[in-house]
Amino acid sequence: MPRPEEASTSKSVSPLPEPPATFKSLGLIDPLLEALDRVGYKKPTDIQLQSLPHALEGRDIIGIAATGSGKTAAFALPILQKLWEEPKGLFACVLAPTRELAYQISEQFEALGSAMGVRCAVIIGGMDMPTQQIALAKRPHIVIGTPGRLLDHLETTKGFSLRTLKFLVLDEADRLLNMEFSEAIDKILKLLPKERSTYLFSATMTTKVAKLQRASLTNPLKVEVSSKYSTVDTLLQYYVLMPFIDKHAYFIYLVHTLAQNSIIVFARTKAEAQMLSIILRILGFAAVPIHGDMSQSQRLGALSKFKSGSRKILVATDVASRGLDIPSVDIVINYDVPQHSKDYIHRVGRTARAGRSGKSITLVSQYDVELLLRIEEVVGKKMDMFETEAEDIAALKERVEEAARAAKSEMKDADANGKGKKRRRDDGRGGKDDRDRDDDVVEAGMPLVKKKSKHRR
DNA sequence: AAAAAAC
Repeated sequence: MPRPEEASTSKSVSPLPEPPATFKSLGLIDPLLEALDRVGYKKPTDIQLQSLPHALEGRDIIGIAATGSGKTAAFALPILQKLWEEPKGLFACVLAPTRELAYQISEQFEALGSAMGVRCAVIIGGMDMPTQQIALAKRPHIVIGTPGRLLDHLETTKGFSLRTLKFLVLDEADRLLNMEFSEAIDKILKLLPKERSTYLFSATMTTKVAKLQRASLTNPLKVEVSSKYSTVDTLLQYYVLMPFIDKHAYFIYLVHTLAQNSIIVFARTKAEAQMLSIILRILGFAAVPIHGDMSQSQRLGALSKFKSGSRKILVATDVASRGLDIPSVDIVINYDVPQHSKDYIHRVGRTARAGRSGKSITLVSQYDVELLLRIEEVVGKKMDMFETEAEDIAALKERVEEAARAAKSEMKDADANGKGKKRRRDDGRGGKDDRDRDDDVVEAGMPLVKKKSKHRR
């Protein structure tokens, strides 16, 4: 594979000021300009500005830009433009590492392609297989999906192939090119025409040529508008140093103090996300979990409750760390310090998107200090200490511990129950849509934590 | 490293 050529984008070679570019001056066609107007996109972001001209020329592109900087439109716009010029067959395939992200990308394509009648099919696991087969039979222009289920269709759904494909996009490409996905990705790639354009996009792209090679790019152009591991300037990043055994109390203190905000909490494991969500519910906070042990309908339900604001707190595993665009998110709390700096960057990138402000707060115990320092080094920014009130935390401790015990036994019960009964079918192959089964999503109930009379800060 | 991803 040829080495990616670098586009001139870093600050050291900043071009002289030119008249501000518009979507129109980039040569986009009217139906797209119309849609951009309707969606409210005023002017191109850096990544769109830098990659669009080359994409329209037909180059393969490796796009690297910070979280929330408009990467989806950067690849959707050239694809839609080319589709308009030469509409034939299944035109483009976009792969994403999570189901929710695939769904969100399709919404973007539909919004931007609304004036040209574009048809999209979302092909993800956990959803009804026959329904997807019908969607594919309707000859969509663009298929957006997760690798496993897409491959399943390629192998089993009659009449479905990607032989006419003109574009392949790997969104969150560094993730998709990791080992976990390699088998499915390799198989899919073998079924694609060699003659096509390929786009790889992420905020944290590995430059390992060996990895990129798998995507079989042709003379790709690397468009890098932010350094590989940067966070945006509108994001204020804090840490809280606390003893490990008081983690729950500090966590609840933070949530309580910030209760007016829309918050995403990230936990390391599925069980922990579930547990925190239950603790929050017991203490009266409107929280909802999202992780891979939930059914797809529960996951979608959780997301929509959080998006609509009916739940102010989303407790997630890294299933929600990449790509999801929820404009209302004010604060990201890392209940755990991510082991990998990349994960940190994606997690905190759920807030402060598209120029908006946002905060992140990372809980740091005596065991996590090294990890935090490494993240600061990679991100190139020192975090500030988030002020806490020891007195307030001490006052919470007993109630929080009691809630944690109750949550633990609740989870044990649920586990025993689950083992006794027949395991839920959630492969979408049963023929029945599971959208209405919403039973064990954690619901918030009780009133808020007892208000303390004096409340400094 | 765990989570995610097809089942």
